[in-house]
Amino acid sequence: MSGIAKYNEKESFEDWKKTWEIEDRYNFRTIEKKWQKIWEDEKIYHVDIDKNKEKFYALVEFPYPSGAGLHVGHPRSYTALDVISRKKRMQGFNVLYPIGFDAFGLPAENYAIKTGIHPAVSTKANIENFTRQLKSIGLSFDWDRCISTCDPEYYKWTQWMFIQLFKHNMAYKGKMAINWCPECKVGLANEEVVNGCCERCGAPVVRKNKEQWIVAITKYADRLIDDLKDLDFVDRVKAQQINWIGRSEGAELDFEFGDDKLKVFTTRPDTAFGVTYMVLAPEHPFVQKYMNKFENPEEIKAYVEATAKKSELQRSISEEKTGVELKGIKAKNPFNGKMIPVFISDYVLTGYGTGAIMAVPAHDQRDYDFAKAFNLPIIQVLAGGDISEKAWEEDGEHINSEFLNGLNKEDGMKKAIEYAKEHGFGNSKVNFKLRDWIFSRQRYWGEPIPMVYCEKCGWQPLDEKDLPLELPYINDFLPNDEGDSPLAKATDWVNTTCPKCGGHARRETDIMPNWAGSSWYFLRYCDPHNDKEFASKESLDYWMNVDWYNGGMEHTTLHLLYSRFWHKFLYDCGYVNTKEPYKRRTSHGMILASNGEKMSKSRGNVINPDDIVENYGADAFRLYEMFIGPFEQAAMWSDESLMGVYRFVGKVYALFKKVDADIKPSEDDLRAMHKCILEVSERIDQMKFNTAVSSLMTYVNYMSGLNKIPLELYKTLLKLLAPFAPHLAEEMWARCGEKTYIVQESWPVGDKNLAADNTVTIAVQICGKMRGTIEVPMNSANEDVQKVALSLENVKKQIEGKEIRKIIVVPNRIVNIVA
RNA sequence: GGGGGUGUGGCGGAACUGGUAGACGCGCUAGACUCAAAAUCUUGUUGCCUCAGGCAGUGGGAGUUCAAGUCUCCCCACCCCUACCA
Repeated sequence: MSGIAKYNEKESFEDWKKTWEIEDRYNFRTIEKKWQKIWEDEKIYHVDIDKNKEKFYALVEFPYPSGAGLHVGHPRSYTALDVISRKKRMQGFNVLYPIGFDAFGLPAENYAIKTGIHPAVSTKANIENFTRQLKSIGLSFDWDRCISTCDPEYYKWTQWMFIQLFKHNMAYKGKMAINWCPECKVGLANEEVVNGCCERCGAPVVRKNKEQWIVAITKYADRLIDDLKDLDFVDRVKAQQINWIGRSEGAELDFEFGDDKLKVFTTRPDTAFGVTYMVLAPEHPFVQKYMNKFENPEEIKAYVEATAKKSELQRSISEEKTGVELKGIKAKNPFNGKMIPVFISDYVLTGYGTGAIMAVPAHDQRDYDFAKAFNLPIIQVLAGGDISEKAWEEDGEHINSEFLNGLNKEDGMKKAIEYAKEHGFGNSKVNFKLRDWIFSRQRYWGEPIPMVYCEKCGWQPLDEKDLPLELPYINDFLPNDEGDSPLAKATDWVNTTCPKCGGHARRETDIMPNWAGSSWYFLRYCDPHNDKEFASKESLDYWMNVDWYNGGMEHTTLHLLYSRFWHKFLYDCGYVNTKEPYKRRTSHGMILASNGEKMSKSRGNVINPDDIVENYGADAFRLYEMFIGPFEQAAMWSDESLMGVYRFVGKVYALFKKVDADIKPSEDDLRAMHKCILEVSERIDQMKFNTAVSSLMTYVNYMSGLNKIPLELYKTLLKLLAPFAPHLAEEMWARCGEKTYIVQESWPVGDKNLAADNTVTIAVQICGKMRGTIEVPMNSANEDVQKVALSLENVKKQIEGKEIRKIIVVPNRIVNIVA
């Protein structure tokens, strides 16, 4: 007798049928809780390595446990992969479907500043609440593998990995102008700056120079692009990553400037004969170096200062081109020896290329605008367009360009670079928009960076045996105006000894960004309790790669790129055996309020999953999340539509009354059943969950029309329904007298022959216009179909007196009579 | 400026490699049950007309085809991402 027997309230199908008179409505509240407890007690979703079975690793982005609780958007992704996981299990796969919490982050800390409640306390409470909510919707996670990034047993390995980055010269300390949020008093990565404002609080971001830990992600830029080729990611994710990395090929050229070579990056070295001036970013080192040689230092200094005060936003929205000429020193164009003026302007950015450009106003609109504002010459070097109006940015034959004249773009580029190489003033060069990853945060609630600074030995990593370096418990989380981390106040913790020489040293007081913990969490799921390694080789060999990873589009350029990079680094070090972490990446659309707006506390239009589960049940909630619309597109929440699937749950329950164990399914019954099996199977695989649910509805509607429902038909429905509505399916499965868990049953296999119709309705068209339909046996000969079509009264009437020129018959589809 | 996407009834949305446009659900209509309501079940539901039929119809306009929501070209509208990236 299987373990389930002790939970069965009734022995058999017949016993259950007798109870029907007493309860005629589905009591989802009791029944869902009952099965959730049984599944949990019996560890039905616990999974271990089983080399006799093929593995399947399904992954969803683990949530940040915010105080607001679960959003109805979370279950869209979680239910989708739950459906897929459940189907895969029924198909015999050994499925790993884990969950955890990305538990470090700013909101908990900001909340602490406001209320005095320590982040460790609020985070713990939030995780408990999230756990309760996730369990209430019956997701088949293996809870024994639940992890949290703020757990020292977890972040020990995040710290360990940082040390590996440091040891491989992938992490370095550098003084960089960083994005600084004056409101949060924290440095931000480019990715956290939205429209020049802080992603968290919305305050305008300014530039600030600070010593930062920086991770050299740009060393992987090429591979991050190239390796996308072999991955099954949706196209828009690939496009967005490629765009973000922003690879551009061109040349680096040296222009003489004072005693130096002024380096510029350009994608169009072939337009060098059109250069009429140059521009440096105001932060360019030459500006300070030559300050005492310029004729107008006061003017220059004033401009540099003004730029520094500007926020990213102000700098990017200014329509007018501003700048100051560096009077007294001119640059020499190496191609033609011409002396040209040099300016500083804030339209040239210090972070990209060399922070200096050669300006070709005839063929670049920004340079054109600047040249017009400062009355600079504009020399056309590409034929075409009217440069008295605007810059000509299209292609054209080279003119006014000496040895490049007559060449097209491609040949011009080649020849220009060749020339620069020969004369020793330049070479081809690839540049990326992607910058190195600024890894320091002047905050409290994050992983301490396991580094100490010794006057004698410089920056030293902690000895690995001293990990984890635990976050000290402090109560004052306010950073100061200089931007020193709150940890700087914990002097006992800061003062330590150097791991190398044993002398006095100070700990790093900055913490890691919240993207650190999420960069490798999928590896920890493989072996979450290992205290010797981040995961055993055996577990990684068995479970990796992630077969299917679903998440939001908003993580495409942040988390997804970081974790791919992180994984590649571990691969290069030999710690993981796959060069990419995820085989397949899909993306779900957002769930919006009924008016199409984003759900947010401030708008007061948030739907709480708890209310839905309480009032309609977990199964109805799950079904609705799947039925709401095309999975990859945004969808609007509608309480009315939710009623539709709620009724559907009731119908499935009510059908049981008509189920009969003694009758055999008819040919029509089997046809409806096999159609449904084929459709649901295919549509789950294609993530067309909305139409998968409608197939189930069609099948249920068919059964509603029967006086008696053969048991086999009903049991097949339950199996197909099990991934979507597992509680209902499990309950009715038991009532059918079954002594197994339906979630462990095998997935039905559809038969195309049994699903095929005997007859088809074929449309009859005359000159492409529908004039009627005929019913003929499936796969009838074309001549027979033609004959029937021509015998239609309406057809006769229409073609009377006309000559039939052609008749097109598409088997089982259409007859088109051209007259 | 660059990249990606969307446009179909009153609404959310279906439609495989071009082949009966509107599956499924919501809403609405009429009916059954009820003292009544809710719930449930049954019926109809793209619009228009001279209604056993016909005409129009998938953002707009051209085109290819026996046949276009689907393919090609040109417009329009909206959404998302990104942005002075040389």
